[in-house]
Amino acid sequence: MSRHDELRAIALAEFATAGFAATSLQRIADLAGMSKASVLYHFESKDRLLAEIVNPALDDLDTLIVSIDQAGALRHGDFVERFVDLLLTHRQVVPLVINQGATLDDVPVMHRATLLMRRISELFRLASGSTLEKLRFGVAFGGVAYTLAAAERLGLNGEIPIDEVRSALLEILHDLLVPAESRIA
Amino acid sequence: MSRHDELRAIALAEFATAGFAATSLQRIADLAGMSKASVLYHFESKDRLLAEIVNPALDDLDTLIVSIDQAGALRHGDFVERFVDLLLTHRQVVPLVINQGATLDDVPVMHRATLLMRRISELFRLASGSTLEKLRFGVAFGGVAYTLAAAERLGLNGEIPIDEVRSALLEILHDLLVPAESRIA
DNA sequence: CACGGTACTGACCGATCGGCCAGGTATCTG
DNA sequence: CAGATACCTGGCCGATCGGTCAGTACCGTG
Repeated sequence: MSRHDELRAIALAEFATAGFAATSLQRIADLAGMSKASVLYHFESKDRLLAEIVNPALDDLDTLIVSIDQAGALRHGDFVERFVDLLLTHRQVVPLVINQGATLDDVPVMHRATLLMRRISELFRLASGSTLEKLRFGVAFGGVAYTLAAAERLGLNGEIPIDEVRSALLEILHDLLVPAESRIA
Repeated sequence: MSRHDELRAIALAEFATAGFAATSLQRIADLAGMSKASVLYHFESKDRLLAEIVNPALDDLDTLIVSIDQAGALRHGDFVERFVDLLLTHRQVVPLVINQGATLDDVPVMHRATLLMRRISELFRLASGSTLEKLRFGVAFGGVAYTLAAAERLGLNGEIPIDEVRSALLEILHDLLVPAESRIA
């Protein structure tokens, strides 16, 4: 792993656990065994460092949204599976966006995250009218995302195998969303 | 409303939306139309200000947990209803604890929040063994709490009447938890 | 050997932070 | 009137922050 990628990994771990604002460039430098100035040699600013960490996950999310959009009709089953896989793939980035997105909305990359999440919620709001339906989707996707984000902190996960988590999340989302889907149709 | 309470309300709104770390005492003072030194006259430190804001909600949560504990057996229906009411009562505090709890765990009052949330998760983990059950509870409670926290940011709520939100959340939680309960029994 | 780019560093900068302190003012009480 | 108390203030402090810059060591290439 290049020094550049190593720094990105260190920063991601710190941003996700301690928070972006609470993680100083000095601390990242210490963990990497180099000087703060060296960190700023690899990444021209702290915001750019955050952007390089978060953007790959947002790119995937964007791709997913576009493909759903182009499909014309919403097929919940497909979306759910791809969404869960996306969350699991970018497991470390999820707490960053979920927990600190609101706070860091003035940082461009985090604003992008907010916009993407809003597009998802609007995507489903169009297909579901009642308050119950809206909240059902909110609880479903928010709950899955937040559970992944909070799992470590609250001791929820332990050492559960990922594929077991995956199938469990898929079943839960299916329970929550499929009755809603049938009600629309 | 006393000047003291007014300051607390202003700080709560800022902490919840912009974040604790990102909200300076100077900004709170500006919003209240007084000097930073005056804010520190009313609250001996920034951490104490946060504690005075968060502790009432945590006191209620503590009371709820103790009463569940003493009841011996878990009665999900009762807990769910009281939990939702608690979240709705302390609606503004929820995003603060949910989104910034992990980041601010070195602040005593936030550590208390983490411990209480962990007790809730353990309370239910004892009664439910499989990964699916664990995650079901995680998604349910995390989803409800996070939905309330993120509602404003993602434009999920709009101007939905509170009692409508309440009944919808109760139904969703019932759907998620009651099948689990029957499976245990 | 000389050279140019890459990686890295210490020293420094201005800004902002939470917090402290001496002192001012207004109101109430004896 | 004198004193006590509550409320508020400007000015200051040390610490830390993100970021800049001139300079250094190392490197493969001509």
